[in-house]
Amino acid sequence: MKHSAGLRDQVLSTAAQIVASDGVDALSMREVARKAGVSHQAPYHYFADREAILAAIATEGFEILGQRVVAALDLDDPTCRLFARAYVDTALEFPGHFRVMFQPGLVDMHRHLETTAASSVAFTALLTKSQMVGSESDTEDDIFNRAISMWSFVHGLSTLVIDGALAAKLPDGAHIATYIDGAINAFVATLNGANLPVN
Amino acid sequence: MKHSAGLRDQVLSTAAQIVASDGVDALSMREVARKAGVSHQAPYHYFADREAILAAIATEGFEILGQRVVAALDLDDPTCRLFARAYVDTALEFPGHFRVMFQPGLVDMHRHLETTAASSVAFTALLTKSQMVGSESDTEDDIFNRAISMWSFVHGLSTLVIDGALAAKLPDGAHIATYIDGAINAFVATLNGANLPVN
DNA sequence: ACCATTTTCTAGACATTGTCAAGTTCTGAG
DNA sequence: CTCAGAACTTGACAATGTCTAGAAAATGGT
Repeated sequence: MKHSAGLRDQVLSTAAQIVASDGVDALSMREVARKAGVSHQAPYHYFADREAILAAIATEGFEILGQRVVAALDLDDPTCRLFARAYVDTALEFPGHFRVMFQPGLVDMHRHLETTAASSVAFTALLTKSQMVGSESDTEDDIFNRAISMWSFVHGLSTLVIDGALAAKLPDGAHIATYIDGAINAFVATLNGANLPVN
Repeated sequence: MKHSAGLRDQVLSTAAQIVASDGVDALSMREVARKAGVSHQAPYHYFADREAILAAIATEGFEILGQRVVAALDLDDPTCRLFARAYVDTALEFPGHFRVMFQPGLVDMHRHLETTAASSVAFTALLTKSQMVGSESDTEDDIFNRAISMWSFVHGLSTLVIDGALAAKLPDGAHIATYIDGAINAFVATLNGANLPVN
């Protein structure tokens, strides 16, 4: 409709909306063009192909995630609970973006370096947090392993919630938010407790 | 080629192979029919639609995962390390199945109850393990929350490895298996340590 | 003001896909 | 042998990604 105000942004936002509401498979070039009121080829002027749109959405998502977790670094958060929440909450707030960011085969990171770059901000913050939560005697590997552990946890939880796999296993009528909190508490409590007496 | 030996199995195994090697998007009815040497409509005699094939793959995957984690319950595994490995190893061994099992929008669980049923075996084993690793004073919620925490971790780690997101963050030339072990150790060590002094 | 160039978008075409509808061949029970 | 159902083929249709050609609109130098 509003060609004037940048068709690129039009396309991008309607694409993100489609992905969020109807899933990534529902995103078609022609549909987004239709919703934007332009010809089916107009988006191609800004995006080389379907993957380029997805890459742009992923980049946007990584930028948002990066901001959130970096902001969480400044909080008084010795247990990592707020850090974990920042990750999970972002995923829940932008499920469409999140899926595009991490669903395999959608975006070839080798061909979309700007997406990779955007993702590294969040990962660096993760490493920083892992260091903050550890002890001074931690080796690089300790820090790295704990970072991966943390990442696996928050990422897995986000995934399970977004995909509905967790909700499917919950008692009837249960608040899912309660269980998210519970799982995060169960996880972060351990991070503080025993510090990696490996094996 | 071998119509004789059950086209249904033919279709299913070639479909699983396509998903494993080229991703779920590469799976098309016509391609699998072509690879099986039959007409493009032949698979429809055994599978109502594309989703039905995916549901069958997911069911198969959940059955395998269920077997593995149930078997892991019998091991001497106080730290949960072997249990976690059973989950992650299965995911790495059957990445195609795993993706189909958990990628949203592929299989509508409400319409494929046999898939849901197959998935519940693994989940029950998870709850059992969560109980085994805890203390006697644990409430149901404690057990449930820890189960979700464990699930989130192994699921997230599996996802990150399968999708290549973890490998992308690793130092050059690093063994990814080492880091998988490290992350699992980092996680399970904590499960044994502090037992949920929540916040 | 004019015209050329670049940007922005449209139109048409093609191969590929999922799936419906209708046919064909095979197979085994009576 | 017959013939009903299973197992499969053939043909068609709409939708999609993307290629190629173009049209129209903005832009800018003279």
